[in-house]
Amino acid sequence: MREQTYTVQGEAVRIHVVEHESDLTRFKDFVRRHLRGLAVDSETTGLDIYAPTNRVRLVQFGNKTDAWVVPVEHGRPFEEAARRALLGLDQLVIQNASFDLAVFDRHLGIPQEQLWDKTVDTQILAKLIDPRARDKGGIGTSLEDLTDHYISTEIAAEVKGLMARLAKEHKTTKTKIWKLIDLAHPEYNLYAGMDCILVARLVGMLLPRIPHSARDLISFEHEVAEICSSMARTGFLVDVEYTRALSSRLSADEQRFTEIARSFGCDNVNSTEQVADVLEHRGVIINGRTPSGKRQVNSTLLDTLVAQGDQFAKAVKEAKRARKWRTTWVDTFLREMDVDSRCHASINTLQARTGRMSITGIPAQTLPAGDWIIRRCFIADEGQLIASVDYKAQELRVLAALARDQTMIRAFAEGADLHMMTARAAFGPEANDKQHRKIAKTVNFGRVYGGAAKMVHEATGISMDTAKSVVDAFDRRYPGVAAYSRQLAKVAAGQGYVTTPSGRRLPVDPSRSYAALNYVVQSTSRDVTCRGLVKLHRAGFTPYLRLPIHDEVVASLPSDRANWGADRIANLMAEQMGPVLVDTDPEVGSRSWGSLYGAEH
DNA sequence: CAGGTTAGCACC
DNA sequence: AAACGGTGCTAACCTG
Repeated sequence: MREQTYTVQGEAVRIHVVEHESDLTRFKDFVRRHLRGLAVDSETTGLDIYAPTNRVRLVQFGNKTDAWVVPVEHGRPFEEAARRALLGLDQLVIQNASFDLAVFDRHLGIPQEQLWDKTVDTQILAKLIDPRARDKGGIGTSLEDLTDHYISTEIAAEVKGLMARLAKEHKTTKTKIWKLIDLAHPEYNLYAGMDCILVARLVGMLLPRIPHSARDLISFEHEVAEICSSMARTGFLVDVEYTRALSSRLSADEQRFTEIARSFGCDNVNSTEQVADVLEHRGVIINGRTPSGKRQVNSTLLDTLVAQGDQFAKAVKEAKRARKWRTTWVDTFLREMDVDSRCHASINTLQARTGRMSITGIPAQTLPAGDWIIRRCFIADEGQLIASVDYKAQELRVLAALARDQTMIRAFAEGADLHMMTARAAFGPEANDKQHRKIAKTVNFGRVYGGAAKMVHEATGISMDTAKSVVDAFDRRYPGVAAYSRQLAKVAAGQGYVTTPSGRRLPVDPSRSYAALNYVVQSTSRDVTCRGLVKLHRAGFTPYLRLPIHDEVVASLPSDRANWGADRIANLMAEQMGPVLVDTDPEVGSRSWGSLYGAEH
């Protein structure tokens, strides 16, 4: 038994480090005296909790003044004491609970479902107060940021620097120190114990600061986090044979095109500088400049050259593409998958300032949509088929409902082609060719993003004058949208934030109040998808869900009931928003995800 | 040389 | 009057 003391907000706090089995008696006494709730944290060998070598090392429990550090790595009795404490407590307060509950599930055998109901996640609370990261002008939502803002700048800096310093002392990196550090190292134990003490202090400060409008979101967001944690735990099955073959094929492609680029005098196709040098040497005039003033060589330029038959530009494009696809996706899947060939995404349910999710591990939100070869890596479970249900034009329907724009509402009710409708408003009743529709589509989405004529001009290549008239036509055709945008911008400029129908408060930079419309539309769309997830969860579909991707849910469904399941999922997800039905579209493929994008199986 | 920044590109 | 919203990942490059 060892006791370390420290001072927080002028108050002495104690870290009790369990050393021997006999120390557990006092630990259990502490837990018994605080059954109503404690802050909890864990330390593992690394963030890759599904890797075969990953282990949990410490589990910590604490209140505002005392933390107990339990060295579960030392074996059974310690592990058992931590397990009993987790199961016995009435409430757990955890910073980023998704991680620790996954650790307890995987390493201590406590199903997440048993703990989520009694968990309060301080990160969720913090995001309902200010969803922005620190570098985006907000308070930030990491424990370090929250400590800095609500408790003490010094302690935040000290705790942050602590593990970095230990890493340096051990001549290793910040990612590797977690498994190398001695379990009883006093500073490591201080770091571990302080987490709980800080979290225990934060929860009481965060709760009263949550806007009244957002109070119902507290339980909602905890449920969304639970559902996504469950999906992450299930993981997505990888077709290993296909994925390995694809990796080799991409390697070969990269090598072939790299050789061609080299024959033109370019050693490194990934160096924009080198590529620019070779292009200029070949007589290409590069007009574009990056924000820092360097010559810009992007896909627009390269595509133009490829269209003119430039073999060097083609080689650069192909070599870069093959490498990116292999390293960003294919090899990541092979590296990240567990012993059962499953990849576990990490889903941050409240990542963006609008509340949008982010998915890492499987970078599901950025997989190529125009080609099936990457998605073909993921397959349904044995005896199952891949299904996908997405919302039809989700953001535009949400916009129509929020802005109460009568033209848009009618268009969706009648099943009209909204892009065509904008095209006719801009180019007259005879507008019907693909080009007009494409321009109209750009304007429809662009206006939601806050873009103006310049954006349309740059994105479509039409003249600035035509772009202006198309944008004007949009604003005249959908007067409700223009009025709603003005109203939101005014509110944002006045109070610095807007509030969504769900009660979420979204800060808006005063110099960019035009962005308020997009924030509300994007955030409300996200809420629609998440309400859909909650309905699916309550109907028992969670074990079949694989990934949520913005306006879409991907599932693996038993073959004999796949069509029934996809229809049921679609019905549950669809939501009536006032006069607008935010409708859904079910799709059932074959075994692989790629089958929904044109792959054969 | 770890860690941060920039540029490019993948998505909704 | 004009204003393109939100992400993640890799490689190259820069810095302390």
